[in-house]
Amino acid sequence: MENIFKKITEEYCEISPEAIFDWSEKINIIEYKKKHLLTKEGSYSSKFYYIIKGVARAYYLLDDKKVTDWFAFENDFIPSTTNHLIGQKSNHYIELLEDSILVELNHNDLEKLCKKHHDFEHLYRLTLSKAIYQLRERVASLQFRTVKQRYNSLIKLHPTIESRVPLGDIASFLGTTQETLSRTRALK
Amino acid sequence: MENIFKKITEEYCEISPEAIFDWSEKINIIEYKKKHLLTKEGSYSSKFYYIIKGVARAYYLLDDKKVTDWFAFENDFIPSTTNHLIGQKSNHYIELLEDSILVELNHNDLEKLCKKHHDFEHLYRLTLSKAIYQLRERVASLQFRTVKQRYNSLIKLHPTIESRVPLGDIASFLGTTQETLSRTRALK
DNA sequence: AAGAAAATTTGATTTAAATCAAATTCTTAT
DNA sequence: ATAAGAATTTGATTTAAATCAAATTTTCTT
Repeated sequence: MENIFKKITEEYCEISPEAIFDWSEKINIIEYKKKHLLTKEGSYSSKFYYIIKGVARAYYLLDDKKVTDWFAFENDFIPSTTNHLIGQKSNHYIELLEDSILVELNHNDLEKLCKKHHDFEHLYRLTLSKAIYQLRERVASLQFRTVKQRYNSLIKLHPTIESRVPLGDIASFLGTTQETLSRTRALK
Repeated sequence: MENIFKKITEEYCEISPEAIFDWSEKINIIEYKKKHLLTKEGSYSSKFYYIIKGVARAYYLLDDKKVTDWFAFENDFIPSTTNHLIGQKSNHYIELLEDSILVELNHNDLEKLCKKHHDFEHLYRLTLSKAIYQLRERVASLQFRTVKQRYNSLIKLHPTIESRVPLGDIASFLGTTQETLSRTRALK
């Protein structure tokens, strides 16, 4: 339990014991089975998750296909999919691909913690910077890389993904089809 | 001059007069001519810009091609391209596509302002949230939209882009070639 | 205003990936 | 262990977009 905070503050920045205390009051540690859906489309009250154990994928529906948007593994955040700046409804689902243990935090509580503790807001800001960096990499990959190149970088970044995530979901994440990905990765 | 802060705080959130005062001490308002390069590849000391007037594009080199990464118009930020979390060198150039007026802020000063003023860090955090939202939209567009669809959304978002940005740069931003974009947009 | 340079369009062809379909392999539950 | 279902691969074909090349239009410069 304490080492959740340790993990996070080691990766981003240290914060005060008071902030950690208030934070610990607000989180829930929950376990869900494989295939559990964390968010339902059309919901406002999106929560913020951190994965202790397991894998999650975020997806949305486009022309009756599920488009995979994001993967999160151990020690990753699942960013809130709702745009709170606009107050827009979420059109995302978050599905667990394994039995998982998660840290759950309400968006409201997150905002309160940010308001009360400057250092907490700082920490949160750093996680957003990291997300921006990752998203920029992702854009670069989709913009001018071949399917093969995109797949190779993904494997490099998440070596376990091959065995933990269905190929169709990986294909979708990479902006291609399962058939194409199956063929491309067969070529060495 | 005051209305720069007004513009920004109206869009994101109000901040204290003290924060605004310190902020105003640190910024420079500068004018550059069209074609001016704001960042040179390999530089660490990336700055943070806000556009009062003009257009900028960020690009990087990939196999001797310039890949356009980001556009910024009036009242937009140009996010720092350096990943300060990693301390990585920037491999980005930022080029002005028109004679422009910009607000310039050092990355160091930005960090100091964040540290000194909680409300400033909050404001900054909100700008990052917005950037994440935009990047997610951009990923979605590259992932499963046709060139035509991507072009149409871009025009909708930035109606003036057609006349202010060369077609080749728009094509690159959309992850396609100039020839393809020229053809696709000709079809109504 | 004329010429040069840059940007855009058009043409012909090739290529990477999508689509539709079916077969095979791998998992899971009984 | 076996059947049922899910996931993955393989096959044939089509399609969107890339590439290479040249022509045309627009924009700058003197």
